[in-house]
Amino acid sequence: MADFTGRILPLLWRRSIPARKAAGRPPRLSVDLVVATAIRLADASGLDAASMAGIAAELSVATMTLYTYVPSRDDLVDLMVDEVFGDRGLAGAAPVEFRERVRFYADRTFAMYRAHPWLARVSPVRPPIGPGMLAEREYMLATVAALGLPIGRLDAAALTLAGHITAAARLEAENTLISRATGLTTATWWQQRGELWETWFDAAAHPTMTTVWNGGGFEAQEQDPYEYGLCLLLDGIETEAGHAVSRDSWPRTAGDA
Amino acid sequence: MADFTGRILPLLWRRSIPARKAAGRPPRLSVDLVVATAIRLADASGLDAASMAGIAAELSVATMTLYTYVPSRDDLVDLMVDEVFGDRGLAGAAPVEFRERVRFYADRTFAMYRAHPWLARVSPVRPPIGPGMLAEREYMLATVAALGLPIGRLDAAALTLAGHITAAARLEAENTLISRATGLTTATWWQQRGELWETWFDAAAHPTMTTVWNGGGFEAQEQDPYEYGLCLLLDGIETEAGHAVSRDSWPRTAGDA
DNA sequence: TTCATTCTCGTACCCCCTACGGTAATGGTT
DNA sequence: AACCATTACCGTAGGGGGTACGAGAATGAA
Repeated sequence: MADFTGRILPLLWRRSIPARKAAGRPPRLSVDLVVATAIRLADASGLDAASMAGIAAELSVATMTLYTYVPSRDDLVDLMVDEVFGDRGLAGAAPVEFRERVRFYADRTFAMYRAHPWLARVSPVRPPIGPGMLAEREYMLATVAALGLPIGRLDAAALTLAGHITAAARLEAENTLISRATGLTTATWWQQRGELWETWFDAAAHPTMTTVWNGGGFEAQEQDPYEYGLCLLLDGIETEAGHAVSRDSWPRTAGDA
Repeated sequence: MADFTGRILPLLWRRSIPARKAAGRPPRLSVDLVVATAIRLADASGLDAASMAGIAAELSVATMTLYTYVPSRDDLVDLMVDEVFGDRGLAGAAPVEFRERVRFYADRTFAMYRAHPWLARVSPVRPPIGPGMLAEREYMLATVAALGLPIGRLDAAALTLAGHITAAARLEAENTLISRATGLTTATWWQQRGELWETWFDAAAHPTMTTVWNGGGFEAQEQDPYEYGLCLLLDGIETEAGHAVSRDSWPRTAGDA
């Protein structure tokens, strides 16, 4: 299993490799088992809990044993990410109509980030180029391609939509992570900073905030920024594609992002 | 200077505290000096380089000395963040017209993330409630308030715009960080994964990607998702406010996000 | 039986944050 | 001048982390 010299691709695509020759001492674990265990630990106790030592202990194995299956912790995280990306299930049965496909994507994505909030702690750039990540790209490209957009705009449109949805899901997940780590709800956290307004806040320097505050503008939020923004983006892309547009209401998907 | 029991607020607002009584041994450093040094290290070598040991060494002081000025590393990062937030200069002279104000905000924000890319590694939720962060909120609220939006929608509109711009700036900064850390450009990184297409990619499972690829859709990007999305959001918000809208082109601000 | 092959993992090194408690330096008071 | 409350300084130690190295154990094949 060893002898990976900075080569993560064969690990990401390991399920496409057909056979396996038996030679030498048989392994006690498998890449899949290590990755699954890491995901389970991260889901339960955060990405930090999925340390090499933690995973090894969970598997009743010495820490260094894991390096037989995985080149490094960073690569393991890549494997974890592509695994949950694939589990989102965008490759199977899916809606056909444009908005339904987008909604399906959003629902699955929010569900993924809720089940695996540690994803919000993994860098969104240069993601693992594995089957899970490619399935996502294929799905979103197919979604906007069905609208009849010119080929030069497909990628931008797909990235815009996926980016907006993902950003909202990540924000919600990050919120969950911090609430868990601190044991404080956002409301409690604000209460702890209550003295801000009495002691430190300078109303004269923040006239608009003061006005909004006094008018109750911070409490009665009429719109969710995520839904509002998504609506605008969908309308714009459909218009771009020359379809008739009706700005119907977008069903709720996000919790409190 | 000691005796902060989880009280970060007085540190964030330390410049609002007028006098300082002299008693006991005089300090060699100051909070401002510690924060400035940490920012300098993080700018030059990443957030990890701004470790307590690293900062102390830079100041020719023992590591534990820093804890006289700052309760913990996390609080120090909060201080760093609010410092650069304030340095953005949104509190001073600024444009008056709506779109110019938004552009001003975007320019300053991208400049901030380019000067301090480590910001992208700091959680965007529950930010430090200091003068720098409040100045930003005041600026964006004043910007959308001038449009005449109802008070219940001001916060959502401000958050939508700020969120879109910030997300793009963070993505660009994260890109910079990874390029620095790995010493690889994104192009080189893709080259390393060139074998993906020959060895692992299954064209039959990704028909749309294959079509777009063969049509050159991944190379000739006609639009920047950031600019495109921002345009749509601005149009929508202005429409909401009942203004006349002309979808004029939004000047380039982002680099390659 | 021997051997190449492969997996297992103890040790060691370097990095991080920070609790604790002792020590040094000051201004004010006696 | 001596003393003291106050504040700053920091050495030590303990608990995390990732992983390079190399010796030992288990297997199938020759």
